[in-house]
Amino acid sequence: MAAATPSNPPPLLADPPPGSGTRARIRHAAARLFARRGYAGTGLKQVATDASAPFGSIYHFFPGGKDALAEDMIRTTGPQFMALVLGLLEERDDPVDAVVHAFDSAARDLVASGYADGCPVATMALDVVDTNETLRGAAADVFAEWIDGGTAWFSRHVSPDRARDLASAMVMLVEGAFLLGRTSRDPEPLRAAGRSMATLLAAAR
Amino acid sequence: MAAATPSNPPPLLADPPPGSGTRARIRHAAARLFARRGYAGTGLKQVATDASAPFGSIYHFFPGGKDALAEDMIRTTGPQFMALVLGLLEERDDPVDAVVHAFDSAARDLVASGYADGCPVATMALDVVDTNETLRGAAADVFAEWIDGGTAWFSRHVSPDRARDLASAMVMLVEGAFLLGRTSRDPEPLRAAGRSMATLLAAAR
DNA sequence: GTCTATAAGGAGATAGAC
DNA sequence: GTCTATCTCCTTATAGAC
Repeated sequence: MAAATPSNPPPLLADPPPGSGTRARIRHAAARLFARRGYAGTGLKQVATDASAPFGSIYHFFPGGKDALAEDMIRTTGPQFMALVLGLLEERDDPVDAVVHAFDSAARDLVASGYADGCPVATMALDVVDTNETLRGAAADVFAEWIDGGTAWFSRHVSPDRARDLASAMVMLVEGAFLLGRTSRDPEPLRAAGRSMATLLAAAR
Repeated sequence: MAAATPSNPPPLLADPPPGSGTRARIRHAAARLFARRGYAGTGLKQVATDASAPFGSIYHFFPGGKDALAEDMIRTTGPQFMALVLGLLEERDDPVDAVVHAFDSAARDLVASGYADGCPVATMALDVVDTNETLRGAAADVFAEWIDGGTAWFSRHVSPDRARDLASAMVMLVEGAFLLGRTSRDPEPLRAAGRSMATLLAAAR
């Protein structure tokens, strides 16, 4: 069954719907800033400003402060991103077509965001891996779930042990491609990653 | 020709040789902290402390301040890392063996550093890509050189157009594997990346 | 040249008015 | 609950003693 999801899902970090509550606006602004600038590079004052919320409201809704807000963002946007990718994969019947389509779609979204929005957790993960054990663990949980989810998807087309290596490769290629694409302001790495992923999948069948 | 380089090159961010000058110690401490904690997450006070140097010496040797120091680190450690990888690739005659060997060696180094040292520029690149155009450009230059260097190496074994996709895939897999490996404190992503890279190279020959 | 003290500003966090 | 003012600490950067 293909095309189970709409072919133009909203970007993960688009503006929040008008009329959203203060808490929702704070979460949205925080997700965007943390994803783009990392943990240390994001100031709570900026979060409040972007959310059009008073500074104190952050501590009203997130008594744990910056750490609690960041962990919430990692654990929320991580699964959202996986759902988005799995949705894209369902839009094509042939698995090789599906993989290439997902990477091409990611390339378009990256350009559309002005090369700002790639992986919602990678920037924060690298930022905190050496200094914040709680947030490192949260990011590790997210990546593990992605690989499990990817393994399940690839298992529909190849043997389980091969499926796991394919899922790992897919996550790594996505992350590497977002890093190169954002840094070079070029969508080509994502398309190249899609071609490589298609080759790997074809070789495993 | 194989084994052109020693089989145990010193880690990129090992301690500086005793008797190093103040400038060298500052550059070394900065390279390590920027690589591990990113740009915003690294304080110049910490750099001075780690370098056993007075705070003011940073501005004596780097009048441009934090930005100048960070750009120097990106442009210095980037080529060093490529040289290290190319050296590892020369230690095996068969190209598929060489690729697997390089990833296995990277996996060992990652574990040996306590999962602290992966790519010397990726953390900073993601940290600054949205906020500092100069440093973003420096990181983009480094990645472009890596892909050019990798394309030249793969061109010894496959056609030029295929060599470029292989080089891109290698950089992306390395970066993704370092991200997953550091975050999960697990060397397995680097080994999985090596297996995928071997598959891609074999498929391209 | 090496090093210290301080300036000026921004950070996270809190207290309390409304 | 919403919002403001402030507290304390830490940052980059500089001035100037030695």
